[in-house]
Order: sequence, then C-alpha cells, then structure tokens
Amino acid sequence: MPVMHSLPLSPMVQKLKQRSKLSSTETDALLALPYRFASLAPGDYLAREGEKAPDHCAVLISGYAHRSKISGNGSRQILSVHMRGDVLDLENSLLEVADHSVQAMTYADVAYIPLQALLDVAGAHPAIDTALRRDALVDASIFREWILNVGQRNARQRVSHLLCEIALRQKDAGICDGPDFIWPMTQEQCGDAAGLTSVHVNRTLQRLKKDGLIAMSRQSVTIADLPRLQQEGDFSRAYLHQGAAACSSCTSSRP
Amino acid sequence: MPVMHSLPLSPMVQKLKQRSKLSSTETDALLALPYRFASLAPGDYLAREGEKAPDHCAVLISGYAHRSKISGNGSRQILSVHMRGDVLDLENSLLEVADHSVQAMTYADVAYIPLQALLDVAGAHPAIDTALRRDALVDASIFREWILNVGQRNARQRVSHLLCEIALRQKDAGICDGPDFIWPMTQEQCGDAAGLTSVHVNRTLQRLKKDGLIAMSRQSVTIADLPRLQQEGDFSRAYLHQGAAACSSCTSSRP
DNA sequence: CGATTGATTGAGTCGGCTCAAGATTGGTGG
DNA sequence: CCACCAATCTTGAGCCGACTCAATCAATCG
Repeated sequence: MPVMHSLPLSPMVQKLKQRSKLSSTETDALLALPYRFASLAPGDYLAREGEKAPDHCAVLISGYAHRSKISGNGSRQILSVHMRGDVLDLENSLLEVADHSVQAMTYADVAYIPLQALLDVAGAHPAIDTALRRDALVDASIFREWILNVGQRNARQRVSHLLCEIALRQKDAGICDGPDFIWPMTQEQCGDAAGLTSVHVNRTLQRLKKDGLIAMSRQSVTIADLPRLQQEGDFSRAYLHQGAAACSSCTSSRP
Repeated sequence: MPVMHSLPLSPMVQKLKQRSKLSSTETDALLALPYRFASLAPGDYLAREGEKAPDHCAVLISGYAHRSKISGNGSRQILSVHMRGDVLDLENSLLEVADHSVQAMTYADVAYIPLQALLDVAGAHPAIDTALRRDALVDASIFREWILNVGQRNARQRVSHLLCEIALRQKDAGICDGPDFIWPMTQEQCGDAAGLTSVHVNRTLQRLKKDGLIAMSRQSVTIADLPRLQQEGDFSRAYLHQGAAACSSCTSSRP
C-alpha cells in the first residue's frame, strides 16, 4: 500500500510540477483546495458514459482507475489507465455529458474537488491554469498513442507497449522504482485496453515470459529486460511529454 | 467549393460558437487576431512528429488536413481528420515537442496565428479561454472514440463510422448539407485511419455500395441511407459534443 | 502522350478469435 | 481449519476476417 501523505493532494502537485513550473504560492494554493475524501472498491464508478458530467473533479490519491467506452455490440474498450496523482474528471466536467466512463480498477482513494473551486484557483494563478491545460494535452497525447497502438501494432507489441507505459508512469509518479512494478489489471482488462481477447493476452504474456522479457506474480510484474521490452513494444516515451528530466538511457530507439 | 469569407477566421469563430457562448466583443477580438495566410498542397506539413513544437497556431480556412503518427515498422496511423474552421496546432504548441505530424490532405488554405497573440486574447476574455479549452476537450473525445473504433469494431463498422463522422462534421461546419458530402481521402488514407489495408477498404466500400448504403464518385460520397449507415457503423454523435452551447455551469464561470 | 498515383481483383496465408473445458486463486462462512 | 464459490487464468482445437503479394485497370497530370 502506498504511503499516505499528510497532504492528500501533494501527489497531484508533484505530477503537475514535472511538466510546469509552479511557485510555492501556487503550490500552496493547490494544496489548500477543498475536497471530499472517498474510498472506492474495484468497479466503482467515478463517472458514467451518457450521464450528466459531474460538477467536481476527482484526484486519485491511491490505487488505480481506468476510462472506458462500450461499443454497440457490448464490447468494452479501455481508453486509459490512471494512478496516484492523476486528475480524472476535468475531461468530462467541462463538457455537458460524459462521453466515457471512469471506474476504479483496484481499491482506491480519491479526493473530489468542487469544479468551481478548481477553476477559481486556476483563474487566480495563470501558471496553474497552464499546468492543468498541459495535463489535459498530455492525456490527449496518450490517447493518440493508443490509437496507434491498437490500430497498427500486433498483439505482442501492444501488450509490451502497455507494460512499458504503466511501468514508466509508475516510476515517474514515484510509486515504484526498480524493475518491479504493480500490475493493476486482469488479463481481461489488459485485453480490453489492447483490443485483444483475454485468451490471446494470456498466450502473449506467456511468450514474453518464456522469452525472458518479464516475470509476473499475481499483483506485480518484473521487467527483466526493459530496453528489449521497449524495443519489442515499439515504445518511445516521447508521447508522455515528461520534461527534460528524462534520462537518456531510458529513451528508446524509434527511427 | 467553400465560399471564401471576407474574414478568414470566421469559420473558426462559427465553430467555437456552436459549443460556447461568445459575446460580440469576444467575437470581434477573435476576428481581429493577427495571422499569416498560406496555401498548402496535398502532403505539405503543418507540424512534424519529433520536431520542436511551432510557436503559432494554424486555423484551417479551406481544404482538409489530418494528424498522424508513424509506428516503428513504418506503418502510418491517421489520428484525426480536420476541415474548415478547425484549430490545428494548440495541441502541439503548448507542449515542448510535437508528438505527431499534421499534414494537408488536399489543397488547403490556413491562417497561422502567433501563439502569444492567441494566448493574450484568451487571457483577456475568459469566455474565449473556455471556448478554446472546450475545443481541445472535444478533440480528445474524438480521439477516444477512435480508440474504440479501431480497437473493437470490424472493418465494415470502422469504415461506416468514419463516413458518418466526416459527413456529420461537414454538415455541422456548414460545408455541405444534403446527403452528398466531400470525401477528402484516398482509400489508402482511409485504411490508415481505420487500421485497415487499402485493399480491404476497397472491398468494404464496394460492399457498402452494393448494399445500398452509399454511392461514391471520385471526390464525393452520397449517403443513400444515413440512419442505416449510422446503425451499421455503431455511430452515435454524442462524442462530437455538438450543441452544448447552453452548458450553464460552464459558460458563466471560468478563470 | 508516357508516367505516376489510385482503384480493383484474385489467390493464398495467418494472426487472433471463438467455443469449450479445466486448473488456480482468493475470499467467505460455517 | 476446511468446504465452497466465484473470479481469473490456462490450455486445446478449429475457424475466419483481414492481410499479403501480385497483377491489371483507370484516372490525372506534366
């Protein structure tokens, strides 16, 4: 279990600071935002496709969540995966009606911030406004990479790419550091994220194990050979738009 | 052929007004923005993946453009299609380095607006800021729908869905009205957008024709049976977020 | 006019799906 | 502590949608 911060919103602030410069005044303004705390169980909804958009914005304090849409024939597509520090509902809140659902994937804690309070703080501090806008743009960049992932890559590449993204983002978020990281999804969910069936995900993961790229236990994954997994998954971290802090040794090689 | 407005930026203003309320002062401020006019040929780049993000923002005045990314094995994924009135480069400009390319698909006219000028106008007029932010969120919503499209639907559904989206958006943009609309893409590009090969797109289109859903000539498509095509393509226009201009909780407030 | 790009057609192949049956695992209550 | 149940994971066999590889036809344009 992740360590609980004395200030629940600090993971969010930390994340925003990685891409945008924030003064201590601005940091304090964010940390002082009002919020309502809630604990969620796996499957609990933060927003529902088709319903009126909520008038608050949720920040993930611990645990994992995902966005998803359901197609007409009933199949589910997972659109993104979220973790500690991620801002979840600005996407839906500023539009009239939610175009996708947001659900907890694990037990999770969230802070609901009244939308108006967040907008007021952004209005008072241009740097915060920029930081939030940039955060939304990075989300959009990740969506674009996922279109490429499901549209152009084969099963092995898709699964490898997803593994790399979750691992890298956990590292960036300070959730874990070494080659081991938390794998919050079932194979079914992994399939829904990659546009594959769970059966095929299973077989693909087995092959990755056999080839010495990863090792899995129930709740976590060990990446045995990150450079090779990145290459296999055609993964380049550029789309995550993490600042210049990126270590060149972690960057992969896409021509 | 679209009528050239005396004020080149008016298609953009028109589009923003469909989702956000703008006063005449704000409208005038947008129309008075400085810009540099340019004519592009098919294939010309507005931004290149991997290059430093441009310091201007492009507005499409006429013609069509698309966003794309190239995968490691050289295949291209088209991420979105754009038409008259669309704001193109805010996505890339506010981040350090472009994560995708933007190219003209047809002969096209664009207005390059200096980024700072646009940001200044947004800073001075909260409603414009909201409108631009909402525009970016709608783009993100379309990305999400495309993930669902390539991830969960079969070839016939994907192509039908794409046809519906282009047709509906052209109608919303006032480019055409009846069942006929402009089809700006080659079958190759259609394939890259849908995650299919051009060969399979060809066969899929033929079947749609044979089934009486569409009729095609070189540069345009006639949708013979829109309701049925929408049903075939599992298309619901909700994700385009048209007609949200009355979102009371959003319009009045914003930093 | 060739030359080039885009559309069309055919035949053969395969990656990932479907369907169906077990094997593990984790949680629950007696 | 064990029995039981519900998810989840695993494995096998067969099939099909979409791809690949080629060749041909049609349109556009210097």
